[in-house]
Amino acid sequence: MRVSKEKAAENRDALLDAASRLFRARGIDGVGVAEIAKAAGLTHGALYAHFKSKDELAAAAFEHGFAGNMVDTQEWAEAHNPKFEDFLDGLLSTRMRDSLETGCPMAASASEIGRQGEAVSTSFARSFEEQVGWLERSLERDIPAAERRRLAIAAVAAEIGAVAVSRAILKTDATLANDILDAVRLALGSAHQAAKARLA
Amino acid sequence: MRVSKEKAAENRDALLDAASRLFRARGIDGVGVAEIAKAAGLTHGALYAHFKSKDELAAAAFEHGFAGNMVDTQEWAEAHNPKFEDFLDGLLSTRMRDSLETGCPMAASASEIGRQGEAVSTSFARSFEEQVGWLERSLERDIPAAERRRLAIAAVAAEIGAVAVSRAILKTDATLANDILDAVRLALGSAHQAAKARLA
DNA sequence: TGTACATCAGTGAACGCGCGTTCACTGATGTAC
DNA sequence: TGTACATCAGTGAACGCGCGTTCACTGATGTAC
Repeated sequence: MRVSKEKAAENRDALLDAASRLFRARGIDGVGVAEIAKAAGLTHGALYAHFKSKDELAAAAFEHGFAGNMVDTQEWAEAHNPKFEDFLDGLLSTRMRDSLETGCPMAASASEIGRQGEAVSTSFARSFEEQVGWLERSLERDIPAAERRRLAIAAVAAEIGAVAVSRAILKTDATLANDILDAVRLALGSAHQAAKARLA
Repeated sequence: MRVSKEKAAENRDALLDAASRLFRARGIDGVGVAEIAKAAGLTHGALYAHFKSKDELAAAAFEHGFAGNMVDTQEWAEAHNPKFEDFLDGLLSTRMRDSLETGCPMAASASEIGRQGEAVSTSFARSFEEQVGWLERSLERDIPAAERRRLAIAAVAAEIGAVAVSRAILKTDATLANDILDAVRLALGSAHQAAKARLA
């Protein structure tokens, strides 16, 4: 039966939310449309009133996940006014690693994005750039801009790798999994300190 | 028809090779058993004479890919006697990023491993440790062992992230994709220099 | 060394299952008068 | 404001397709005598 425009928009959002979470945790091919619709409180047929295909849903869900994550980052950043090292602590934490459905969506999908369509790649790139922007702005202004940007890019890329690898290894060697997060945090911190030291 | 033991072993190897390459490039769920068997010059039925299931093949293929990559690394390392920075140059190159089927298998699958069985995770962990070992041994002996290990762990994790992200973004922004490789290389080099400087 | 037979890697048709997608239908919503 | 009707989000049965897997069969290989 027909539902109000507001309810329809809510349902669309619920679909995107469910898809974003489930895709992050189990991969696009690992979840069926029926399960996504059910998680959103709908039947699978309803999904096709909002998206032309599973592929289109996937692209929209990634976009949604990236955007949601950026909103979270913004809220957190505005509340805590974080420095570079605070960002690293937050991103390279066991908490971030262990929240599969709500954690960093880039770390959850990095090695799959290249296989998806261009829409997904573009949305990933935009999210990456935004995250880089946050880190850039958290660095001391007396470090040259080009160097700030390089550090920020390296930090985001390294964070994504660290979280993905830490997740991959967790089942086998939890100690090493934690060491990875620490090691990357320390290495990036050290590169940051070196950049500051070079000014003096 | 029956084939000789040697031929059967060759066929098994061809299956692992094809599976390893195709899985790297398109993901486990992205390739069917028929295509793998065909790429190995066999029919899909033959696959089940060597592996109980696609899952078992996948685990063996990852193991095979990781092992093959380590052999390559060993050969290259013995021929070039590389320093830490040489490793970084090799791992964080556009060549490595652009060879989807033969490049670093960890970068190709990092974010998918957590969803696979424990056998795959263990095999990933072993490969990671081996790679860390190579980098560790390439570092100056006067840097404390614990610090060498931390640097090596950070380098491998960051490399995996950098390559995966660079691949993800390549379609959208090739310049940024290359900048990522450079930025991570420079940051790790800087952390290395800082560790050396701390000795003086 | 030669022969008879068991073995088993490989073939290709067949199977069932779950998937993404379609579609006739429902009935509350939104709109035109 | 009230009424009649068109709209369309959502339902759930049905569809076809491709997948992983099975299996009866083949015939060269390996082995026992």
